[in-house]
Amino acid sequence: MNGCSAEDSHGEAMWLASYDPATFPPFAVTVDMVLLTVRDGAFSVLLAERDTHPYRGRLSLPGGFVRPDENLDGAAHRRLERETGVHPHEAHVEQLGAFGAPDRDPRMRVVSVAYLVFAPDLPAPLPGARTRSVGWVAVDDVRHEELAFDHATVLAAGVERARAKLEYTPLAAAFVGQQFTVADLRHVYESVWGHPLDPRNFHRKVTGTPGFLVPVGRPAPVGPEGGRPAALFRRGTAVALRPAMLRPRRG
Amino acid sequence: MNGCSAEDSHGEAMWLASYDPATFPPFAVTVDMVLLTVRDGAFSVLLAERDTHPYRGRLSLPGGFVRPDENLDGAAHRRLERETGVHPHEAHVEQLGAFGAPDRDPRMRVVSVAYLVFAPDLPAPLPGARTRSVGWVAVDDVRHEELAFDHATVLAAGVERARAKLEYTPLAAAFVGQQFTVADLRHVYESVWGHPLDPRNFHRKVTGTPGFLVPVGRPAPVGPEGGRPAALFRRGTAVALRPAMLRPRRG
DNA sequence: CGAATAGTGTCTCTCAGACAATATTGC
DNA sequence: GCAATATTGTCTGAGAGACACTATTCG
Repeated sequence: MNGCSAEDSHGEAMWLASYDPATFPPFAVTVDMVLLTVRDGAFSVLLAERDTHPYRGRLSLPGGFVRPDENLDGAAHRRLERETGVHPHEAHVEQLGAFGAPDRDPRMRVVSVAYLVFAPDLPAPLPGARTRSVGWVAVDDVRHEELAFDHATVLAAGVERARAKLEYTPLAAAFVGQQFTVADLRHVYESVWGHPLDPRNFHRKVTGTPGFLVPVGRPAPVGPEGGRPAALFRRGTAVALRPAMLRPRRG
Repeated sequence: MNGCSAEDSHGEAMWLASYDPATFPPFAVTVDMVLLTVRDGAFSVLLAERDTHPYRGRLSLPGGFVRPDENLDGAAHRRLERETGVHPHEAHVEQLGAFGAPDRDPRMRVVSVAYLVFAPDLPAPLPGARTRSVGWVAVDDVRHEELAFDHATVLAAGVERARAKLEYTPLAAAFVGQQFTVADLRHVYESVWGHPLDPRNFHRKVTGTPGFLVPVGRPAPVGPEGGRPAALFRRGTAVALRPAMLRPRRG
């Protein structure tokens, strides 16, 4: 808004004038959620099948209208809880950006504020009262041309942001549970980046970064196929990784 | 948007129903510009004085309504050109994020999509037909509590993003002209970060990063207070700095 | 020549990447 | 013991930060 004089000097009469595009054109505002997790070693996104026009039968990111009295983050948190049952403080939620091409929704002018969520592996998506969830789909298996609206663009932005964030933040820990092993964390990196990492160098790096991991006094969990039990950690308080954990170079 | 069935299954009748908040609440959508440059060694932002209610007389980021037929980037580009006369391809323009607290504008429900612009030093802001521009203000001199709306929050986000982007992208070059010296570029980093950098290490770093700088065959420009003339460069094609140019650690 | 700025070389320390070696479990 | 995984240690090369030194201009 704002900073503009000729267009916005109408005061309260504005609501009544809102059908005149010369004064202030009305938009619908929605949130779309790029909900990411690592499931069975696959970096995955939550998609829903649309059961109404437009794009009926196509897959879409879960989303919905922002209510008149809630802020954008609030709408995202409400959606997150409704779609997955995850409380917002159990996951990492951040705004991804706004998408608002004039033709992105054939029915009306919509600006969608996309949110990016990193969640630990979840039992199963809630069959929402209103959305027919198809659940988690591996990011590499998503057929972008089959997504509704501009959700292919939104998803691509979210996936790239997630991959970048693992490099310079400790947010990989948002994909695992409260307590986890170094191997759990490494599997997150490997799944998200699609690259194997050296377990030994990885171990040295993450345990040597102050504030990334906090050892849990508790002894060791069991190994699935044998092997020495691993130590348990929980998330530390660091918000940035200095120096960064760089992705293996392409090629 | 979308992914929502019960709320959005209205089809074309929706426009006519838009006054009923239970179906889809209408929002005003605006763009706000965080226009940054380096002027006389000071990292500066373009601010305008508001001459209408609300926040009359307070400073604000330049901005305005998004038109019904333009996309968000288009609105930002239009604003940029109108406020500064800068053509969008002469500057770096990226979306910063959406801000939409219910009470951010007392007149109506507004979602603002903020844009971040890095521009070379400009002669002077255009005295816009509609905005009373006060022009460039050093970021360190901005009194955040005197900004209109939530623009203190928006500005802080833009400044921090700019500081971070200098680390891992070659975008510092967006703050200088087509041709520039290594010292010009160093002054950008020093002004934005507020830290002196070692000229010798800086030179080695930027000239050694492939794709950052392209030497211009042209000889050397003159020196203002003597000294050996510097070589001229133009921007290269790199989009990321690997490894990053890290900010000096705090402390 | 002296002042000022541009640019190169050198040294040290940190850290990433490769990979050997050791530790601890289940079978 | 053997297989499997966890964890530590060692070596090497890239690169950052500190800073001496050379190069080129103006006055």
